[in-house]
Amino acid sequence: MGIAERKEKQKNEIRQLILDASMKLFVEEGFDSITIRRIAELIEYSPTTVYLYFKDKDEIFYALHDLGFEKMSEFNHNLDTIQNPLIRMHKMGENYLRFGMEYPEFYSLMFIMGEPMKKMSELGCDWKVGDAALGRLKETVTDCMEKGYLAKGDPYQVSLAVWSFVHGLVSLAIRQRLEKFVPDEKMLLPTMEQALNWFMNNIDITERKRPA
Amino acid sequence: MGIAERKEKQKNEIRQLILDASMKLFVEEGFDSITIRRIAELIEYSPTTVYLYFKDKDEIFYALHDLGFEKMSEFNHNLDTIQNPLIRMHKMGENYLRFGMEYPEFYSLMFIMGEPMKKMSELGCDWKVGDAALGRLKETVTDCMEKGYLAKGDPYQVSLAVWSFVHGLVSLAIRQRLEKFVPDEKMLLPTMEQALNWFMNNIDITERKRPA
DNA sequence: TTGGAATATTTACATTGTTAAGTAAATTTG
DNA sequence: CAAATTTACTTAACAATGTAAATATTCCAA
Repeated sequence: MGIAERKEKQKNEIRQLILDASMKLFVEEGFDSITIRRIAELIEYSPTTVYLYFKDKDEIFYALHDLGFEKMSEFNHNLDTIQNPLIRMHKMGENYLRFGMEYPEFYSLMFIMGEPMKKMSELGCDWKVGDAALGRLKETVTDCMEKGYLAKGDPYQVSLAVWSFVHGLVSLAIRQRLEKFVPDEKMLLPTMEQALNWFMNNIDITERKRPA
Repeated sequence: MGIAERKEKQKNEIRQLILDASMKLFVEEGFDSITIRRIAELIEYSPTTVYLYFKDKDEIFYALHDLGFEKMSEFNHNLDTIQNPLIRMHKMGENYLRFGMEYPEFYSLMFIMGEPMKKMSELGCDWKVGDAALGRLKETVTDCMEKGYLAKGDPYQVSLAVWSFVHGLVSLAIRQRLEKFVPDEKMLLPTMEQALNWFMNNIDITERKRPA
């Protein structure tokens, strides 16, 4: 079936073309600039051709959302060498903040916008990429508990808390809710990192053993 | 100037009519159902009449966003009688979670969507409602520090952290990012409250003074 | 009464996602 | 190889949207 195979490959090539074009619009001109017509223009096909490769616009969003998770995992390559689980977790949080601030559009798609999730629940799927990411956090949290850095408890519960915290910071920041709070844009990420430090200090129980 | 006054009043009446219609659509059919044409239909005017009272759609969103803050402050009436600042802060957090889960559309407008903020920065305004709400949190945080419940430090910094935490919970929940994590929808709010408990326990330094 | 301001509507435009119908080329089939 | 069919794509069109310009109506003061 060499022919069917080549066909398949070509189909995927155009799919990729569409995604590349969407990405380009996404990154260079922001979210609202992704229109079927502009995508078509970029890939030099007619608008309706896009629908031969994606059922609707939301399906494109979902694909981009997936790409976002790939990009985020690149940010986490620096975790492998860190032995101390609490420091690893801290670094993980910093990476998360940095990713969100550097790629706010991706972040929106991954963690804020409704469209990708709607598409996903249509397909009966279960947000594999998101759960995988959360799974890595859970491992680290478990490790922290075993080694006595965090109070023993439900690692899921604690993972949810940690995730919520950093997500809260990023999503408030990229949706302009901290502008009055942190007027100087350059101070945004540092302020968020400081908040993370405070948080990590508070949940670390090793400190409590030291006398005041 | 009795006449000009009545005129003014009538103008405001129609403005109010428009906002009421928007609210109705908002609450009963969700965000995307707010269209100028449907608003016009409800108030029995032509679509373009709406533009005599609001410059554009975003200005309506901004007004609704303001109403959301009013509604949220209703949720906080139960705080007045609480003496202990840490418990007050805890309750404040619970109220925040409950408000977000009960009025997700309002919450989106207030803390997630870009439109109201865009309109605001056009007007050179400074998110008074948001800052006021954060101000009340800051007071409580300061109170907690003075009374020895929280480690002394920058109250703004800590307020940001607390706010980010609860915002993270709510925004993940209402944007369907916790569905796999908490499959049973009824467990959503309880799980979030549990996370808040964990958080409050961790930042409360009075506990540290007790021996393990 | 009349002229002008305030208020409202009609018409229109550009943009959007998406569907239906049509076409030309490639492929399969007899 | 010729006919039939499938594939890949385009053209045309629809319905909904936000919004602007032109037009009509209402209303009050001179």
